Amino acid sequence: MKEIEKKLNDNGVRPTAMRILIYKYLAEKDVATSLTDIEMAFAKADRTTLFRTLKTFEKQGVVHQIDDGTGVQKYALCEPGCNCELEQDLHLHFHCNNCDETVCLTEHKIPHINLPEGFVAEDANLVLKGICDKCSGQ
Amino acid sequence: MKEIEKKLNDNGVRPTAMRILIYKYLAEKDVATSLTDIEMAFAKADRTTLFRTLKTFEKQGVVHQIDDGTGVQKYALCEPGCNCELEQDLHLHFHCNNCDETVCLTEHKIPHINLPEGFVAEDANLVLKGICDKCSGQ
DNA sequence: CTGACCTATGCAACGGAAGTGCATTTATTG
DNA sequence: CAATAAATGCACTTCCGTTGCATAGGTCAG
Ligand SMILES: [Mn+2]
Ligand SMILES: [Mn+2]
Ligand SMILES: [Zn+2]
Ligand SMILES: [Zn+2]
Repeated sequence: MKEIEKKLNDNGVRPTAMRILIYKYLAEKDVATSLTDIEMAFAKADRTTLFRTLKTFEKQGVVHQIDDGTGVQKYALCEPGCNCELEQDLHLHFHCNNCDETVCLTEHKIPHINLPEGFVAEDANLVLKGICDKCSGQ
Repeated sequence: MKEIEKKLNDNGVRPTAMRILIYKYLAEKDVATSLTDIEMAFAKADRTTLFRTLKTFEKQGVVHQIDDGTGVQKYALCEPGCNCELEQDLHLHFHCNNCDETVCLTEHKIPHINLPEGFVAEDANLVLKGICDKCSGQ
């Protein structure tokens, strides 16, 4: 518990009760999480607070946002080494068409792409879709 | 004009007046187009008709949908050789942070990625973001 | 301790975009 | 021409992200 408080403090986020709970919730999940997911897990908390908590976490580099193509924004905790605030940690994401979950594949970086003359890339998003390990296993 | 009618017919889309206009509009643009874009270009047409036209085009392989991370669905005509209906034509897309336009880089295919054991990829989406050729040119 | 102050939270409402149900018009075909 | 099918138009809904403003709660100077 104290580690979470420290982690948040280190990232310039005041460790309120709610924020610690949300952090804990995200830490226990191994899949990307939407605002609605959190809303259902903390039914008595206000949606706006949860929304703003995620935005604060994002700005302070506690979580990174994931666009998996479902049209719903998702979030996941940043890895210890990751420095999203400065430059994107360009790992890829996998969305399962079966269980509908999205996971970070933090070990798999997005390969460098040679662009035509005049194009300058600053950021990249790569999402693979298919069947995840849990769903293909059985 | 007759070519458009033929093209639509070949793809199993009845060439109504509206559909031909929309096709022409898409053909004249070299950037991905949203429903709202089309709505503004054809102010007197109903949004639902435009929406369903795009969906019909998509299903019949006339256009492909593009998710560029802006949260707005975009569409672009498929290349002559492309066969989106069967399998995705996995070219990448570039979104300009300056002019806010998204373009198809049809020559640039998404590289193959080695996934961890158990993951089976069926589809992929790669979007690069930065400054496009038109915006970096000056 | 106390008041001033800043931040976090809660409540309400807004806006954009995707999508659906149903009535009506337009095209097709026997 | 009549019967049928397809396309269009209108109204309405839902979902999600977002903002404005009022209140509660924690922090700190005096
Ligand atoms: Mn991730
Ligand atoms: Mn494209
Ligand atoms: Zn799965
Ligand atoms: Zn540009």
